[in-house]
Amino acid sequence: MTTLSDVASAVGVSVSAVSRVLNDAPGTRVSEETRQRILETARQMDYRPNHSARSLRLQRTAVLACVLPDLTNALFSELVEGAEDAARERGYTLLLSRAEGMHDLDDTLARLLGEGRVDGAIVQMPDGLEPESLDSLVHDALPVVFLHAAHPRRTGSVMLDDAAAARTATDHLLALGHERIAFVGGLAGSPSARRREEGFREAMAQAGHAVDEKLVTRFGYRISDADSALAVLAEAQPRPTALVVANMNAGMAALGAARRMKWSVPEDLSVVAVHDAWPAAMTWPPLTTVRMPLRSLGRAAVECLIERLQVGTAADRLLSNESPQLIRRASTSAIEG
Amino acid sequence: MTTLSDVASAVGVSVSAVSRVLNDAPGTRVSEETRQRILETARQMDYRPNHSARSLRLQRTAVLACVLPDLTNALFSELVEGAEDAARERGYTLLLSRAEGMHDLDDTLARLLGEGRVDGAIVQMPDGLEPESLDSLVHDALPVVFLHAAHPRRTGSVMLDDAAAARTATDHLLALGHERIAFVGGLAGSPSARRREEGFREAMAQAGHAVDEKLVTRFGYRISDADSALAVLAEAQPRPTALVVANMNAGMAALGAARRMKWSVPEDLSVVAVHDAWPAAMTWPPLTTVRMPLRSLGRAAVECLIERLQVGTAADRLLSNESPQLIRRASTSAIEG
DNA sequence: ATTACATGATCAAACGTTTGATCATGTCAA
DNA sequence: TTGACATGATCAAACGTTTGATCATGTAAT
Repeated sequence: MTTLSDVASAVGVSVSAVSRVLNDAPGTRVSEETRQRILETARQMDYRPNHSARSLRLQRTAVLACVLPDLTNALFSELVEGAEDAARERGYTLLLSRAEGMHDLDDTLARLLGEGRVDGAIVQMPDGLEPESLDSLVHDALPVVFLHAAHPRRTGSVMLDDAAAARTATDHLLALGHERIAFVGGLAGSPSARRREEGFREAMAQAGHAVDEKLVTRFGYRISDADSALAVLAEAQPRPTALVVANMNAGMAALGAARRMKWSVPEDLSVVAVHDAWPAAMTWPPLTTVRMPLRSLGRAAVECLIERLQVGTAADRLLSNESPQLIRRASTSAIEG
Repeated sequence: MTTLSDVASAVGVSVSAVSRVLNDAPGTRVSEETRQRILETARQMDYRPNHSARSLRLQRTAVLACVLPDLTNALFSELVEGAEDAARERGYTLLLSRAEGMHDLDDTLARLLGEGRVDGAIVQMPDGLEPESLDSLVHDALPVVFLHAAHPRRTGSVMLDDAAAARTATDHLLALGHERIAFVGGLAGSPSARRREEGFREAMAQAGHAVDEKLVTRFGYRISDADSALAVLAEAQPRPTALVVANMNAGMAALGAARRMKWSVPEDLSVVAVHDAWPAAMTWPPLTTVRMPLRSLGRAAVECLIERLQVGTAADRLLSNESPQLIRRASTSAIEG
């Protein structure tokens, strides 16, 4: 670990001179010759500023945390890439962290923000939990930006146009001639799941079809939840001919559940899910999805957070410029087709 | 941000007293009464030690990095959980990071280790790259433990019994009556892919079957690589009746490629892949796999790294107690069945 | 010849911890 | 009454940076 003073004594100059040159601080007064000597020596000695010392002095770490319920979810890949890009551009480093439950999240935020390891955090609440439930931590306006859900204290948040995505999915099925369409939703508490359900209802209403409440389930996105959902839908008379699933992973799970129930897709049942990532192309049949601008969401989250850090406050943002895009694969087909 | 001196002045006592009590340092001499007052006040004021200050003083961060080529790969989920658990138990925090290529990795390690953000790192090399290629960084014995591959400088590494896994996969196919078995491997440069190929060859030799070299491909694990591999295999005369794929994701991709070539699985072609994670159950047909002890690998990596940090040196470890386990799904069937 | 100012460089404090050294006070033994 | 020692507490330095203040020197203007 070469330090500033190592470089300084190697060059035969003061520590402050070295510091100023390396940061090229505004108003630095140093001769061109020593400047070159300093730069050259620092390079040779492979000097790197110590992060702890610097953040202690500056009272900021230039690190942002991104806390997600499950890092290995393919859906997060794009999101994280967008966030990383934006962070890098603004001179920040992105740190990834996982927090499965409420307790985990409390702990994690306390460690990250409370101990000054990061300047701010982007948080997606674990499924079924709403931002207000960690009010304890946001008590004195911690620099946290929420994904997919707004905190009542308006601490900053970014959201996708979930209603539009669900409408796109539903319209696709309607265009294929389906009328008896089921909605497989997330947990009732989830704001984004709620917005998607609304979008579904809007599309149905606009097409002039009633929504059969027996065809709306809200079990969640886990694999076993798909079994529960399809079991319920199989009871309905008559059975639905198509499904809008509120989430890609849940959509994949629904395909599995349908197969176990000998319900063949897409012949007897069309399935379309919100969100897209590569695993959707690996299922059988490949899953029709609605692609959402996750990369932009990641970028927006970082920008929102940085604004929050600099200005002290940040507006909630709804990303609605890029409209959700249907990715037609083989899990949907025309009715009676 | 409450600091030590905030607490100290609130209690009316020196900073050092507070520090000693809160860390309950060995040989601390403080009256029971003040000890209680300090603890109580610290709790009330929600004091948390500043991470930068502490690591600056202690010259260690108690943070370990885990640098992987792709965080959203489902295979890493288990690995990371094992590593996180082990880290937590030993009083460390695990930081996750992604590095796709060699350049990324260089950069990342420089930032993490060079700037003293972490005490050590667990690294899985990106596909096709071997540890020796970043010799530049391991020049003065940086605290790095490699996953799946040993560094010639013996910097510490942990590996799975890849040969055993490939043998298990191959034996399964042999038991089903297959003889003409192909091996779809990783890139030739990958040590773990090499070990799996050896395991395949051992199993074939033991069963008394010759390996047709035309049935061994080494394109890699990406989706497009599966297309290349299957195109080659389709040319072989006679065609293989079964495939051992060296990696689960590649196995899923192989299913897709086979379908595109109208090669039906498992009727005309059985497929088994090394490694298991939930997406394998979502494909059609569900993919038969060989499960490997990834959680233990994560634990072992952390333990190896900590040993390295404390003792200064660490042995390479091969995890062979838990033998690879066949997960029979629907992508393999008996020949002529 | 004095003042004024620009230039090139250093000093020193501060960020929040930890920890060896030191101090003040009281108790006990000689 | 002095010395030895235990107890409860504080002092001060250090970790590696950054940065406002200061210093020394030379040059130009009065």
